[in-house]
Amino acid sequence: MTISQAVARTAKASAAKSEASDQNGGARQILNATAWLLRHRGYEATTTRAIAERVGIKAGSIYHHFPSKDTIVERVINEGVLVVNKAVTSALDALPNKATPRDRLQAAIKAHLLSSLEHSDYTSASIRAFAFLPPELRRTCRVERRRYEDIWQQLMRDASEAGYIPKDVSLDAARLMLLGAGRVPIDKIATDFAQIAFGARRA
Amino acid sequence: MTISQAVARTAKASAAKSEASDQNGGARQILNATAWLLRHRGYEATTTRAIAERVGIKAGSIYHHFPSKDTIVERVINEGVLVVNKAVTSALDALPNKATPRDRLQAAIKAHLLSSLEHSDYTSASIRAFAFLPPELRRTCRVERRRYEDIWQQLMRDASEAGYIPKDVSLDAARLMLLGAGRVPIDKIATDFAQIAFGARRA
DNA sequence: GTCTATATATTGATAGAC
DNA sequence: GTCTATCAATATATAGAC
Repeated sequence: MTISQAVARTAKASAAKSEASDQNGGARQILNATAWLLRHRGYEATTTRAIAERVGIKAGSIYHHFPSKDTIVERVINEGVLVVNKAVTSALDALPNKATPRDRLQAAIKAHLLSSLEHSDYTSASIRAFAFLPPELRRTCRVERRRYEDIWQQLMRDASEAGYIPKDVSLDAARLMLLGAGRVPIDKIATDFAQIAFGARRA
Repeated sequence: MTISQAVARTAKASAAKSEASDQNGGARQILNATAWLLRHRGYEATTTRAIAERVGIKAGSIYHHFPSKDTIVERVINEGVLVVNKAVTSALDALPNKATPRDRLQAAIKAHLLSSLEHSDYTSASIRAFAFLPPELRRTCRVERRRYEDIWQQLMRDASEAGYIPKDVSLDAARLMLLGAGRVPIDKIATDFAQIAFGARRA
């Protein structure tokens, strides 16, 4: 089974499952609504009133569950990377000792993709809204994010040393392609992408 | 000269040039300030007061030059893709008739990268802030954006038919990697990237 | 062309009734 | 646990002096 097929196959299952997590308590409903808004509308458009409307309550009622808007946002962003982190770590641990760097990289990619789809609002929120968070909140969320990025940095380094990645391609480019563009210059990614995909070395 | 070297070489030149465009009239200063803010802080954080502060005037004075905030934002976003559009189109037109699809793709990539660096605040604003614009404004800006995307769609299709891109890789992925992740599922990009770079077909 | 002052709307958050 | 009502801060935008 190719990665594409695995991803497509799981897409339907995750769509059905996303409703199940709505059955949880009021706090979870608020988190779900916030994740959706962060993903599709961004941080500033994720107002307390917008969150409340999606849940079906009034804005003031939110503060019975959470002390502030940023507390909610922080939990959503962190859950987004935490859940993917666990999935990738588990997948790597389950690999036999004789797995090659390439095996490990592919297992990590697969685990990342499947897990991202299962929790897609949270993960997408982590990726897409992160760059425009207020500076203080961004600093807080960077801790958990960095923890996950380190896993990939190591995977990429191993793959690079094993010769799977052209030497003049930044390891950051590939890693960040999985974790979202974030604050990365898109041009740097494009350059490396061109080199990887088309061997564009004589421009 | 590789693309990387061309990009690096032009980076300094563009840094020096960016000040030159500040010498223009008051309207241009406002556009420059807005472009910087959209790129680095996002749409909602780009307030009229923040724009005014960067220009060195008061918020109310902006409305002598523009009728509304969204008018300014729309011009910045559209200029960002328009200027790159022109650069790429010119580069393609300058190519000899016997240029292969690969030649054309590489010329387009180079023109895109160099032009992006020259106008990096405007281009970055177009890429990074677009996804979170208010729905109505996003609809307006999509027109100019689509015009540019169509160029790449054609380039990619030609390159694909000539055999430069694996057949099961979405043409969208490569195109959008140049124009920014936008509303594209990052997972789709990651999948295709994995297939291109690592041949990850047995996951 | 910029300023001050202000109108109006919306934000995050709080207080107290139920 | 949710509501209504409200506060203080900040947003876009306007009006008129200079």
